[in-house]
Amino acid sequence: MKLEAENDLMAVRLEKLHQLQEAGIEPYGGRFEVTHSTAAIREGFEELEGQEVALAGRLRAIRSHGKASFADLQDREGRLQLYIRLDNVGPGIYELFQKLDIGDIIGVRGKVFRTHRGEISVEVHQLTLLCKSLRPLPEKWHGLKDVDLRYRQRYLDLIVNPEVKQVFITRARIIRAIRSFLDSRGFLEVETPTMHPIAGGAAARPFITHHNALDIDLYLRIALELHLKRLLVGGLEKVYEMGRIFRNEGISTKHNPEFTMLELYQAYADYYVMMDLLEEMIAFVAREAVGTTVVTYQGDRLDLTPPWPRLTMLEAIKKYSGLDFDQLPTAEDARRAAISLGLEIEPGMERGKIINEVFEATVEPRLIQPTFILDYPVAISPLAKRKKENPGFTYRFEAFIAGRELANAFSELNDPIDQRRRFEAQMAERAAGDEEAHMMDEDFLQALEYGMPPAGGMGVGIDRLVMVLTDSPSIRDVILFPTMRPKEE
RNA sequence: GAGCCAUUAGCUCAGCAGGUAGAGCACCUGACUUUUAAUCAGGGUGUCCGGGGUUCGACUCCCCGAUGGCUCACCA
Repeated sequence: MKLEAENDLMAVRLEKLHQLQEAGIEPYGGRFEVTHSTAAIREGFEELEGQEVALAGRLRAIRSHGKASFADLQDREGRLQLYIRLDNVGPGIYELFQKLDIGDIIGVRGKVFRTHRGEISVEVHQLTLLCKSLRPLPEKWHGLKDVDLRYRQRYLDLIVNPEVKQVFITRARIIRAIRSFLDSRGFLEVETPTMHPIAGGAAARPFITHHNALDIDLYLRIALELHLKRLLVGGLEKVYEMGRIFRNEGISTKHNPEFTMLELYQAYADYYVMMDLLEEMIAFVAREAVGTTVVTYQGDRLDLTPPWPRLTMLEAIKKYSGLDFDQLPTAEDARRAAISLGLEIEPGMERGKIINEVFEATVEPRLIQPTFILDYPVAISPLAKRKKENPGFTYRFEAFIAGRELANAFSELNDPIDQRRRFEAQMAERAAGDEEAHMMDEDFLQALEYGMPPAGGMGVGIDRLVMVLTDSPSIRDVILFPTMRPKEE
């Protein structure tokens, strides 16, 4: 099989590949013992000056001066200049070097020194070709800007745009910090199925797949909730899972069909415990990942330092829209008030849903600083415990940052009879055409009937947290390979 | 799913009243043994996203389609 050159630049490189092979040089090498990274050489220059080191990486620039040349080698930590002289390496290696292209991966051994211009460099004595690159890299001044190519060929993005690499390093730090925070507080990390016979725990349309041997359809999970609660029934008491969730919904700068969610549950706690836990966890994670609890997001200064303001949904609506739903006891009162704000509300919508519509339209976008919004209507909270003193509302909060939801938590509903009624209400909505209404989950109800301890539980959107802490405008900037429509051939 | 915008060399981008295309980097040839966005002398390497249409002639105008971006809708 012969590789076709797609353009002249590739043809030139293929020709060089053949020349190397004819000269007996292996263009796809193997193991190479690296003694130092580029950063280690730079940082340890005082001790390393004059010493022999071995490093490997990708050629990013070549400055040839006839019988001596400079090159920039890039490894995962940065770049370092190489200096190659015919006198030092002999004609064989120097000729090999002259056949190299930007993008080739090489290993070199040589002496650490500083050039006359002050640049820390390695004077090459030995050079090994580790991988011949057959396609040209994007341009050195502007990098790769085409977002389509950046997402589809993330490896190129990572090679030429250093700030992209930093985002994903920070993402890893954030996830490590979350684990370390929860582990240190006695939470047990668990793994539950991603394929569910019933897609529950959230209001969303699922992806459907099929198991051949069992001949059943399965849903990719839309939440972690119902399995983690089964573990509370099983006595695990403090559990968390950080995992991929799949929702068959639209794609936007804030939504990817698969995304990462943290959910945690703590027996004998309530949603106030969850509030304390969340603000402490976010502050800890911010300090660990970016070194501060005050960050800038898209021009807004965000102060993540606890405590965060807490107000109920009705208080927030009153504050931002002036509407006082305590004075609007019926659904029709609520509907008229919402319409007066310019919202479109269908006749017959429940009061709780209308309140939520008003909240989303008037309050949510204005919650820039981290804020807890408490006490959501029961109609939109089928898994949360009802407020004792006000059964139309639940012990549920959401945390907002930069105008978007970061976390969702409640005092978990552990009354199996009420839970069944809530599912039945959801089923009625599903029958009425709401594809996102929850499905009845008899298996989960059975677990509740054995008895689930009262508990606080919480879900945190990890991608959105990463966006805030890396000042990324789009969720696609914090997901290595975001969902894309396949390129047609 | 809807509206608007974009798509030109490997990359970043110009271009046009409708007369078959240009820059920088990259690349190729040559010079150069401490340069660094190396320099100097030369070379343009292209399915102007795809398919139709209008026209003597389309990268340019019109229609359809593809992909992406933004806004909106749904959602976290």
